[in-house]
Amino acid sequence: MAARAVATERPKTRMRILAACRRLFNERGPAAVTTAEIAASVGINEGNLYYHFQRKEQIVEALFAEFEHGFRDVAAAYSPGADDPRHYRDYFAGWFNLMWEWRFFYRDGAAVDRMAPRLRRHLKALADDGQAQVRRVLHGMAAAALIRASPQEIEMLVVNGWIIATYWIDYLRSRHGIAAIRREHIDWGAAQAMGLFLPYLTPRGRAVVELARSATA
Amino acid sequence: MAARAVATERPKTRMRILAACRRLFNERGPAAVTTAEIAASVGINEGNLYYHFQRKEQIVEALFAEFEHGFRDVAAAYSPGADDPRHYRDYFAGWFNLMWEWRFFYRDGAAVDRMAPRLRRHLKALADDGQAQVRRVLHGMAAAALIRASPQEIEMLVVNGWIIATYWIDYLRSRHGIAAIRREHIDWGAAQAMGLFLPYLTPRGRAVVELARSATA
DNA sequence: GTCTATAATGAGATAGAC
DNA sequence: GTCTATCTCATTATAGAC
Repeated sequence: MAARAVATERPKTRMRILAACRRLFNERGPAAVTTAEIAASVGINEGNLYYHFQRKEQIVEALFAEFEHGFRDVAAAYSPGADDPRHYRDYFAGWFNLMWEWRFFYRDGAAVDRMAPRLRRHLKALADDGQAQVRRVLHGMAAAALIRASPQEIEMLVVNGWIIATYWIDYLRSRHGIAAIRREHIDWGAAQAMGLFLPYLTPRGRAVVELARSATA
Repeated sequence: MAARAVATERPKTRMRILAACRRLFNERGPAAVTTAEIAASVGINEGNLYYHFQRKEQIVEALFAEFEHGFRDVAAAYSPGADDPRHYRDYFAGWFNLMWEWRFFYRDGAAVDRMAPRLRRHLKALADDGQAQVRRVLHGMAAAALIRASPQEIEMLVVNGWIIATYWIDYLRSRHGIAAIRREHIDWGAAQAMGLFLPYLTPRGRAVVELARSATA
């Protein structure tokens, strides 16, 4: 959300290009959007586009840098030791919001990988951090008596929860033919992921689910 | 597995093309494999390739037809009313085998969709049938006292299990950087999906998990 | 059925004027 | 920074000889 102007940088067109690409990529995936289309969408000439980004790959990399910032912000939103169910609800909602804002990275992972192979190690590092963070949060929920689960069970929940959240958007496309993702579809995914935790919730923990269900975000 | 020669059909080259494409697509995705590469891989000329398939899209469609047969075979392997844990183990292993043999359809869903849009409704119909079948199987397991779960809980398990199974391969790529999928990775996925059921298993049901773990397939 | 051309396309990318 | 014009190139696809 913040402007995030990097030092000497000030060009407005560059930002408009990135904003347009994020929108277009989220709609149809980076592989299906041509540079001509991007330029037209921004209202500039294709040559001008190549002044700002010499390779299409660089656009993807620049967008990834933004995504990375958002990712780390979401991960950092957890307060260790928290025992208010609302805190956990907000934390998980943060992940689904991020997923919504950068859904092409989730839905078109294979295409992104082919297009910008240098991102692979960054993506992996990001997933490492994010998953470690979710693991800490689940242990925190166990400590706060919101869930009752062994370390092995928590490990299973981390991985399965990660997969459900990550691929929910593509699941909607392939299973329900939903191409235009709306906010309600993301909320639906959050509820589906919650299902994983149901058998492990303590009475206090059920409050997290109830709060999430009644949230209007 | 069966020859599946369709009536008047007998050309060997066509089959070699399809076999090569299945291998290449599984390795790197249909979008990243060119017709020149396919022809070279088969050991024929590119013009000859276009004699057999006028459009690349038709190759994908022909492969999908094979996949569809395999899919329905797997779905049909369930014996209603079975209460032998081994039957359920074999049934679920069948799904993961199919996933292994046709992994590009799972991993590159978006690319397949762009390349052969006519497949969309077929894919959806297939997923409808498959999921309905898995639902029946879970109800069967409940009836056989292998799991104890309400209809709502079964519904959650069907969807979450479907997602874990479907996207396991891409998860390995994005999370662990595994590009070359091997059989052991598929077994790992099956074990991960099993984690979903753990809280719902009856003592008898645990035998399914134990059997799956000790299976060498 | 298979080959040797070669056409047709369309995408990414560059040069240089303004 | 932005534009016009052009290039390169990979890829799909076709025509026609053998």
